[in-house]
Amino acid sequence: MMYSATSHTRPPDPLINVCIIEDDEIIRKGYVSLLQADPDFFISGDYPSVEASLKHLEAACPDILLLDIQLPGMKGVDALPLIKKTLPQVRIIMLTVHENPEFIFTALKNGASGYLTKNTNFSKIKDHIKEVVNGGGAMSAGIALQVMQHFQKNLNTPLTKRETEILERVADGKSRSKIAAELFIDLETVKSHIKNIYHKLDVNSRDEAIKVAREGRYI
Amino acid sequence: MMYSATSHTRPPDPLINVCIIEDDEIIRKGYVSLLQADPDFFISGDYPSVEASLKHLEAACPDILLLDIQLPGMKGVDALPLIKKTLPQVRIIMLTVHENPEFIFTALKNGASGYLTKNTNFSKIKDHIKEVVNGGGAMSAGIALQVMQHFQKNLNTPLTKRETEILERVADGKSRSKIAAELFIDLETVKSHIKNIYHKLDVNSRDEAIKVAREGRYI
DNA sequence: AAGGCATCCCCCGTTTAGAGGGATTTTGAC
DNA sequence: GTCAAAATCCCTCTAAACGGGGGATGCCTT
Repeated sequence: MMYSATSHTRPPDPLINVCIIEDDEIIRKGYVSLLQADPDFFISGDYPSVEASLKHLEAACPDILLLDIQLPGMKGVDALPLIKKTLPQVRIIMLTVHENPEFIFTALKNGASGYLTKNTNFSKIKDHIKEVVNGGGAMSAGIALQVMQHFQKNLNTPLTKRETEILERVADGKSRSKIAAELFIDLETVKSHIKNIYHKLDVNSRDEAIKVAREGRYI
Repeated sequence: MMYSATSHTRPPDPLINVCIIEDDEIIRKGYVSLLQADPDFFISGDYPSVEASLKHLEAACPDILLLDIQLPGMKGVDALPLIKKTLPQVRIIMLTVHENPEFIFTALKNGASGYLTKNTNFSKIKDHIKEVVNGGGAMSAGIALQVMQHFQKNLNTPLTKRETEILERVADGKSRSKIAAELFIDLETVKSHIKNIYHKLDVNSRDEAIKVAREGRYI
């Protein structure tokens, strides 16, 4: 009723079927009652652990699963592929207190549709859920920042444009002769560039160069 | 000259200094008047092109720059590194009508702090700007989805767990002997695995395997 | 019992990698 | 216009890595 822009592609059944897996009962029941207070949502189940949910999830068949990262027993990130296998249509939104980059990227790799910090205010959580139902993705600002920084290149690279170009190809597993062919330059030129790259990065092998360059975001 | 107080310390002055580069005058003036109507924002400049903005941007010294992707003359994505060089503290939010993946990732690489589609409703744009000012990132749901899909692995990989593990290391430029050492297995075992990987992916070199595996999101 | 998986063992010839020493020509900034 | 940096190319050398071929062995799961 507030934002018509977020609700165009879901005419038949307005109810959004949500399940929640969260070990802290206070928080879990908080989500349940707050979502139940909204006529757009229907809570088909809430569980304190992945193990406890498995038997019931298939019957509940939720559109959205709110999944805590930090769980006793099976962790939320590990549960992701498992749940997606039995319920391929379910869209999973991870909930977390931490913004641990490792968890974030593991969750994204395993097919999470959203990643929200628990301090996100509640009306925004509802907005995010609706966006995910409509085929979008959901990310808290802090998560979005980390994801963006993951892409961000270092503009103060010690490498020249050409060197960067070559190292990127080295990092794609390409041989020196293949790189030479791609860039229309001589094999010897590629060798020279790689030599200079190694000196600048103070390494003496491909994988070390890749590692250093990735850590410094030169590539 | 008058609002130079906004340049360094954020807390004392609650005003968020915003500049806008957008060629469509209707849209641009729309943003200006809507943001000016909010006491949290101060518009220090609005320009129809990057070229037109360059002389004034340094004096305006905005906290936030709203930057259109599709511009006459220099494109928004190409302007990013240029602007960040002269104004390193400015946080740039890209505005776009399209959700072209190429633009998205180029913008992120070049250091955008946000990426919003123009159909984002206006109160949300303001929220997003505030989140960016507070050190977060901003992404529309459609953009977030694409970013997430970029990470997503294919769960139907033809490769076994071990093969995937090995190919990931191959894709990091590591030699067979290094991989063997890392996984505490024999060099011959690694060779066998790589042979099997090549057969499964129907390739016969490292870089082809990496390419095919990346395209299929097996790694 | 069968099949996939992971592990290990040889053979072979070819290519590449890395390190050392150079030279030349564009290019860009001042 | 000058000067340095960047990009291009050249040569030799050894050791290592690569790709392809043929196998074998246990270990699970079905």
